[in-house]
Amino acid sequence: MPELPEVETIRAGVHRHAEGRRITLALGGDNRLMRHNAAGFASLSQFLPGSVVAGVHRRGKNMWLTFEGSNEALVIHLGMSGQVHVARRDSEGGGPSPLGRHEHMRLHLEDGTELSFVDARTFGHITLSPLAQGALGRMVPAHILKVSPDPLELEDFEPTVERVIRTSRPIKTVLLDQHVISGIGNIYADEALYRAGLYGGSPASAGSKQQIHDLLVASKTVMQEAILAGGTSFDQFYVDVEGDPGYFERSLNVYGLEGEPCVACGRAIRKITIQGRSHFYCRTCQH
DNA sequence: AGAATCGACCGGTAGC
DNA sequence: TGCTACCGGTCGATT
Repeated sequence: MPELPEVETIRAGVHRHAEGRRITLALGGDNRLMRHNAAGFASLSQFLPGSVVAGVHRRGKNMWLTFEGSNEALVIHLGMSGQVHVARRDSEGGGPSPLGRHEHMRLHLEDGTELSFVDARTFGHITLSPLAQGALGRMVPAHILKVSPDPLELEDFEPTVERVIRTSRPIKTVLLDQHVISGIGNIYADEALYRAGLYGGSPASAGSKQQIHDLLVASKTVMQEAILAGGTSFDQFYVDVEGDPGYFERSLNVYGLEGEPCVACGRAIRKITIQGRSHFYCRTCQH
């Protein structure tokens, strides 16, 4: 399940392979993946060939490619099973090989690199969107203007603390609301709550400013550590652009660990449902 | 108007 | 072997 650390790992990989390279061919498949553009993949085959990738950027769980001399951005959201694979074009002659079973888009770069977007569950999406001025003064695709800054972007957490504390929704639900703070998914929400000693079912309004501030800082810290480990891989659904898994799973304290002993107090980790999402926590250490 | 809640989307996999 | 329930990120509809 790609959250900020996994998306960042993939963004860096795509940037490394694509920056400054010219796209020679764009293949698109199932238009459900481009459901936010009326023309579907047809809009890409017109625009992308000949374009040079200027950079690959990210806010929260969204990543996007920018192009030299263009105001259009290609937004990629990985949903819960999306992947980007990098390969070298191997065959001489003949046309491009057909798209694979779950391969929804492939970009050929002039140096022989191929970038593929693969998504088994089609929760992800690919969107062509013009750049516009967003939060913190950053230029972001208009498609994600409502997505709030993520913990890695935020230097001053106070405005977010104010926003969080004025709702009575469960604190975990607020952490997952991309319009309040972006990039946090189920795994890192539970890990941040554990580190901050907060139970996810508590109303956000019940926390002190200091507690909420510490929680947001904890979300930043845990995700920074996860990036250093290459992200969290629970199954084959998360791998980086070279196909390698991340190694942060071994550092998790609560997520997916129902019944296991809490590393701090030894009591069994519990699992409940909050707003339709699983929540793993320690009954003794979190309140 | 805005906030909160809930169902739909999808398919691999766990569990029966 | 085959079937069903489940999970999760996000959006849109409903309350």
